[in-house]
Amino acid sequence: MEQDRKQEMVESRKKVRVRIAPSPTGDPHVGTAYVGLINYVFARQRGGKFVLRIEDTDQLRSRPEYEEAILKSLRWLGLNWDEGPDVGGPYKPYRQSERKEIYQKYAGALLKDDRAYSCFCTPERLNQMRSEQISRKETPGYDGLCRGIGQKEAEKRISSGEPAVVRLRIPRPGETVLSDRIRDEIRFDHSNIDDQVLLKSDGMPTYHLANVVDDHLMEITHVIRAEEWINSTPKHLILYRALGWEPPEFIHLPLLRNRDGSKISKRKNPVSLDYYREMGFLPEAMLNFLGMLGWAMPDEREVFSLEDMIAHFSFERISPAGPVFDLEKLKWLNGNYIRELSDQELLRRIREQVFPEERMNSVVPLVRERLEMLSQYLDVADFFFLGDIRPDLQDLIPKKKDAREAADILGQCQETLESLVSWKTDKIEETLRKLCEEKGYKTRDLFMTLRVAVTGKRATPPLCESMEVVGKAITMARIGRAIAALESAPK
RNA sequence: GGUCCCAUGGUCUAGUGGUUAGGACGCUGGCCUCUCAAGCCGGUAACACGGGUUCGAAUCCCGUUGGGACCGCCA
Repeated sequence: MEQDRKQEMVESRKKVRVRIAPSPTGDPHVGTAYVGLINYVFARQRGGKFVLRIEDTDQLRSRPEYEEAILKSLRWLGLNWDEGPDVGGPYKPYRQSERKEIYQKYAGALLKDDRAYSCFCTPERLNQMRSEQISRKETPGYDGLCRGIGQKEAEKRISSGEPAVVRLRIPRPGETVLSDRIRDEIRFDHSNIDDQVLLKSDGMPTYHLANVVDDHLMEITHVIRAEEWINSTPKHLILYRALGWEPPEFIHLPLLRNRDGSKISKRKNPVSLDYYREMGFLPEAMLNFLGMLGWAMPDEREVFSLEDMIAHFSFERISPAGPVFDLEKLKWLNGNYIRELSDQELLRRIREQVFPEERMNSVVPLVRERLEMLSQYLDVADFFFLGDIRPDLQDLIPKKKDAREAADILGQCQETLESLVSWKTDKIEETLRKLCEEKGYKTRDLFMTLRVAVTGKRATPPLCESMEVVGKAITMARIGRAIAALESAPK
């Protein structure tokens, strides 16, 4: 109590700065929205700043398309940031790939102080080491082979062109204590902490380095992130110490879960924010729902606005157990919000979310030659605007095949389409044709099964064009539902 | 396997040593009603287990069990 009061005093003196740091390596995720919401609410409550930083240090997987989609989704939800790659700010740039030199500078300083060391182990060696450790039932971790290489020798090897990474030298023996607002003290013995790679051989920092350097430089006061980071926090704390910096406060939020209790994932739940927008969930309902996961209003009100949340939020009321993301309750809440809308406003929302101008324009050329009367429009084009469709099970199964095979085909489609970065007709078609070739499916079988799964019909405008307009999120959800239907089909 | 986190109905939660353990979603019975939805009234169902501490534990401590996360030149 006394402690809390002191904490409050210190915090009120220092202006609060929090951040959300999504990685543009996939579709906009509900988890990002959840963490974003808590950060946003806390910042607004304290009159602080909410920063958006893009963590795109993974050159292999980061995509500008994803960054754009993430920004769009967060904006849709109304989680507006004060500083970010698009709006700028006093601590720019806010995209880590543009801050490469900064990290290199600090990695160099760490090296010089012997707080870090160069490591020349090849990925092959590391992989082999890891699998040996696992087969011996040991904890996988770096074996420290390069830990003893002197700075002189390391420099020589580097200048001769040998690829190297920089690893953090974890002081051993030792112990690091993390004070987490939601879970109290967590202690870590250094013997269990790995010598983490800080700088990759491509010169990019890993998350661990970039995150610590940026949070310090951007004067972040509270790192509010998901629970999955708890185990790497001691590394971050050690890094702060090694750099001579005061660490921010850490608050680890519970992880959103699937029905079975595992971390929320796209195989078991719709996780794309695009899905929720396109299915017609209202942003205020989404926020309200996310707000009641792990947190409750002091008076237990279930329906509350962002403003209500800002007025009453506190970390003390966050329960540390991971909540299941329950679509049923979201739907109920969404219905509540819909009923509160005026007719005019509801119409506006329907136009915006189910009949957006862009989509209407894309549908017309696809259906025009299939119309004899305008009144047939909805009959032909229904699936562009529906959320869930109910395909006939028999239609899903190609001639002379069974449910099992149809499910397999759709499973393959699901897997390969999921990884598509650019959801465009030609990319979709190319992917599907390649899949037919590789797996030996008849083009006809695959396209018909997929057509029925995605549109609910046997006769439609060209499939790939249609899929583009339906959108990735809804398409993927429909494929998933069709697979589930096939799998639970009576034999 | 190691480290760490967690534990109130199927789900989201209230509860901070003394309550008939409350609310919400879902499911369900009824009312209303041309139907459905909404709304209203009712029902179903929980403190994982075992030890302590205490006059008294859902609440505090320990253990067990169960669940989860992390263990990458991903974030």
